[in-house]
Amino acid sequence: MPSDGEGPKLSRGEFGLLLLSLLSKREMYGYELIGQLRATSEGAIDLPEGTVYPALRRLERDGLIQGRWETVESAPRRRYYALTPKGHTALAAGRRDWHRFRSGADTVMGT
Amino acid sequence: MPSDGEGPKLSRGEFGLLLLSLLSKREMYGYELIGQLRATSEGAIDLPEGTVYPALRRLERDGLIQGRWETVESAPRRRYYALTPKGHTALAAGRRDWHRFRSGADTVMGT
DNA sequence: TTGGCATACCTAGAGACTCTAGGCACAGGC
DNA sequence: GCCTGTGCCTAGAGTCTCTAGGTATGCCAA
Repeated sequence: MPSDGEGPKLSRGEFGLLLLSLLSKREMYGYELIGQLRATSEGAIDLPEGTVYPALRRLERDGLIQGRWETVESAPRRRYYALTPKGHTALAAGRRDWHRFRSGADTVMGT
Repeated sequence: MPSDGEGPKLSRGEFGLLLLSLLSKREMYGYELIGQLRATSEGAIDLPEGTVYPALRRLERDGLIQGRWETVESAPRRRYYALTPKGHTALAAGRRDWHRFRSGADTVMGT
């Protein structure tokens, strides 16, 4: 690997907020979220399953999302997630935090 | 604590890049970096000593910065850090990564 | 029919990072 | 004499990411 992902990054953190954002638009299941994340961000955010599935379980454990199983013909069953009221609140707060952090980081980095 | 820092954030990650950015402007010491970070970001980024000092040691261990002790009159000794060539390279790469991640995250979050 | 690929979920464990909560030492002001 | 500010440090807990597996189904091509 050339200069792949070496060195310090700002992007290792808490990706739950991104999942919350996508789920606020519509119900989705884990595998779908991974693809949406990659597509929407044009490849900039490409999370492996081992990151996303545990993250979803944490969000559900914390009451921010609610999951339900759905059996589909000609495909393995899916677990669809939707935001809870608590999830909407957390999303709003997280968005504020993100904008604040982003501005601060940009200023520090010199645009 | 009311709604302090609860819920998912995007800001928990790798703060070394911010330190690298500040140090690319001029030599600074740990305690000074903490204040600069807070001041420059207008309080948005306020790292405790327990985060910054280990981070500086990691950056030095990885050869991205080089430290030197300086004794000052009427103050405890300070350890000033400067970027190495490797550090400059890492900073450039990190900056690119950050912009890419930021754009992707913004798109996912819906601006 | 048999092999491979895409879909879709899951976990254990290693490694990395943040932060709390301390500690040490010196200078200056009240 | 004591407290605050400066300036460095560490141990340990907790959390998160990611690698590297595993399971199961359906479809298509050889």
